[in-house]
Amino acid sequence: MAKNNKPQKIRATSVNKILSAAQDEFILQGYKGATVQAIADNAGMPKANVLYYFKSKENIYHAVLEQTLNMWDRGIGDILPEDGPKLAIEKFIKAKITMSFTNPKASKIYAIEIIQGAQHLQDFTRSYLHQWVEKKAKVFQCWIDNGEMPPIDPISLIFLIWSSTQHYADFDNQILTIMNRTHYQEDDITRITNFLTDFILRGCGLK
Amino acid sequence: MAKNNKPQKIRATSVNKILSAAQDEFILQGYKGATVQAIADNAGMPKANVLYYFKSKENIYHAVLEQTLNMWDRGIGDILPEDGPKLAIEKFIKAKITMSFTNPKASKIYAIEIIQGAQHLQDFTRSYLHQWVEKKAKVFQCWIDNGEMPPIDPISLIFLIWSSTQHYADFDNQILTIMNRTHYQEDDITRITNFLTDFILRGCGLK
DNA sequence: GTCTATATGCTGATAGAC
DNA sequence: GTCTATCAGCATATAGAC
Repeated sequence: MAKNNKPQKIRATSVNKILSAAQDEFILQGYKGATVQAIADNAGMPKANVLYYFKSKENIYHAVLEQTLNMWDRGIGDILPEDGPKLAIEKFIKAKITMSFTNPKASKIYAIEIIQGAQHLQDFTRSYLHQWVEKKAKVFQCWIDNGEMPPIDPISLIFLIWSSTQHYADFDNQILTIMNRTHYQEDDITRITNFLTDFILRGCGLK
Repeated sequence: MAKNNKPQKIRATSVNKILSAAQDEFILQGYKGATVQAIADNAGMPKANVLYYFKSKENIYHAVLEQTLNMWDRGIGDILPEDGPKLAIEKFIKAKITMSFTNPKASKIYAIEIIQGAQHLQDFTRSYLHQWVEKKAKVFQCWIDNGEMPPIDPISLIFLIWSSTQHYADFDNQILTIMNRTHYQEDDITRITNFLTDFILRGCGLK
């Protein structure tokens, strides 16, 4: 039992259990469909405790979203001018794929939010994401102007890399069914990484 | 007023209004979050009428899904052996993009269903979709064996084409925000079609 | 911190007048 | 076919004993 743990420790443990359970419920049932009772059951504690730590269901959801965006931020990788186009694209693809396979749930929560109109995170796309894409597009444009890569529309390229990598997280159910599997294996991850890296570099005329 | 129309006509009109309103609601609010009242309001009729045509909310949802899958089926295009790899891929990309831009709502309903675990359409991926991919992968394999195209993993290629085209429907909110727009324009559609076609053919080593 | 009991509001669905 | 009134059930959230 955790009776003699520091209060802070109990709180942190409970909060993590709740957030993990809530993430699962929000993915499977949607915001409205997820009930505080179900979250509490999955977290292994009474409903009242859940509402003690987060005073409302909406607060729980916001906490899950915040966690997701932090993950997104850490996992998105970066596109550095000094890397040059080939290495930068390789790194970017690898970062996105790693995130898709290590934390598919974050990708799903994010995808559902955007598809449903980004009702809870308009600020994020409106400012942060917009700036991120603009900044990175400029890096690509420099490489193109310097003749380091052929003239590929940077924004379309970024969208293609996002979509083709995130697909393996968001649609894992469909992909696994089609491939007659229950889970991804280590093999799959390296195979898919190699495929996408080769394919996209070739598409960019860098191979 | 529609008083002297044939009964069949009234029914068909009402059913269509309901399905259209329901599609919007299910996308924005999810299955549980969508209320029969809201669907009725959007369809411009009393709640009781909605439940007169579809005896339950679940029936409405199934009708929306069925409509979506029919759209998917008609819009997926085909990959014909006689077309050869280059033309077949061009046609396939064009079909998927056309569907993404003419009916983004169908793509979204489908995406949410799959992301949430395909709870309402397991049969579809388990049998139909599985067979479709397997059949088309064999066509690609033939072309590869005949030396008509380089050895590109067909299944990974199909996933890449699906994801990169559907992305423009499912994530339209994000994309439009990043591009500082409110709607796609004709320009965008041809530009994106050209980009993806060129890029993917080059990725396949066919250009 | 934990848990039981309950207030309050909204939902899907039905009955029945018109 | 259309619409009003209403029921029964379940959800969030809170109050208060332990």
